[in-house]
Amino acid sequence: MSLSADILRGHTDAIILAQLMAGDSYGYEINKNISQRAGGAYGFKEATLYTAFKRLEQNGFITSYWGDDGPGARRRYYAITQAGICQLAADRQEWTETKKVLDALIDQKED
Amino acid sequence: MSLSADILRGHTDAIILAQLMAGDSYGYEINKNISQRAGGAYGFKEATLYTAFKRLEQNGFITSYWGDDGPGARRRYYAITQAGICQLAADRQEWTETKKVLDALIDQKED
DNA sequence: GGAAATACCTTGACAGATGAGGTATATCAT
DNA sequence: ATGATATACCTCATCTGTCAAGGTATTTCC
Repeated sequence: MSLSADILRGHTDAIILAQLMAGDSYGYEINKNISQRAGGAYGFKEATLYTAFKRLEQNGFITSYWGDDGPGARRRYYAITQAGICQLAADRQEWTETKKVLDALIDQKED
Repeated sequence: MSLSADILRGHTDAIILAQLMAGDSYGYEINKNISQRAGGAYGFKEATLYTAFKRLEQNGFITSYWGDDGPGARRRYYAITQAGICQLAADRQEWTETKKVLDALIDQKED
C-alpha cells in the first residue's frame, strides 16, 4: 500500500528535520533515505522537497552550504539548527498527540 | 495541547464517516461529538465541515435529508452509505499504515 | 555520441482548510 | 419588547502545501 501524499501533508518538515538529526545531508540523499526508511511506501516529489527546504531555511530550522566534494554534480548540504532541533521535538510531541486523537476519532467502536 | 489543523488534513472525511457509523446525525451535533471525542484538542471549523459534507455526498459516501423535528432551526441529517462504509475501512487501513511509516520516519533513533 | 543516473531548481495549477461573512429560529434575561 | 446567546445552516475568497511539468548541469557507462 502506498500512502497518498496529502495524508502526510504537514509532516513534511518534521520528516526532513528527523532525517537531518542523523547528520548533514543533501537533497537527493535525504529523499532516498526517507523513501528507504518508509519501505518504499512514500517518497517526496522533488518539488515538494525543495519547497520544504526553502521553508525550513526561512524559518531558521536548517542552514545550507554548497559541498565541495570534487567530482559529480554539485550538492547543497543541509544542517539542522538548534531551533530546528526544538521544532522537531515539538513536532514529535504533536505527532504523539495526533495519534491519540485520531485513534479515538476513527477507530471508535461504540458510543 | 491543541493540534494544528493542517496536521489532520486529509483525515477530515474519515473522521466524519466514523462518526456517522454511530448513526445518522446533523452537522452541529457531529461537530460537537467530534470535539468532545477529541478531548477538546480538535474541532472542525464550520466551513471545513460543510465543505467535507458536500465532498462526501458528491463522492457517494453519505446521503442527506432534512429532518422534521418540530421546533428549533431546521437540521440536515447525514447518513453513511455502503460506499462510505467501504471508504472508511480503507481510510482506517491507510491510517494504520500512516502510523507505521511516520513512526519510522520521525521517531528514528539511529542509522 | 548518447542514454542513464545523479543533482539542483522554478513555475503554475490544484485541492483542502478556513476566516469572514451571511441567514434563520428559539430561549432567556433584562 | 429587546438584546444576547445558543442552535443550525451555508458560501466565497484566500492561503498553504503538494506536485506535474519543465528546465539546467555533471559523470559514468556502453
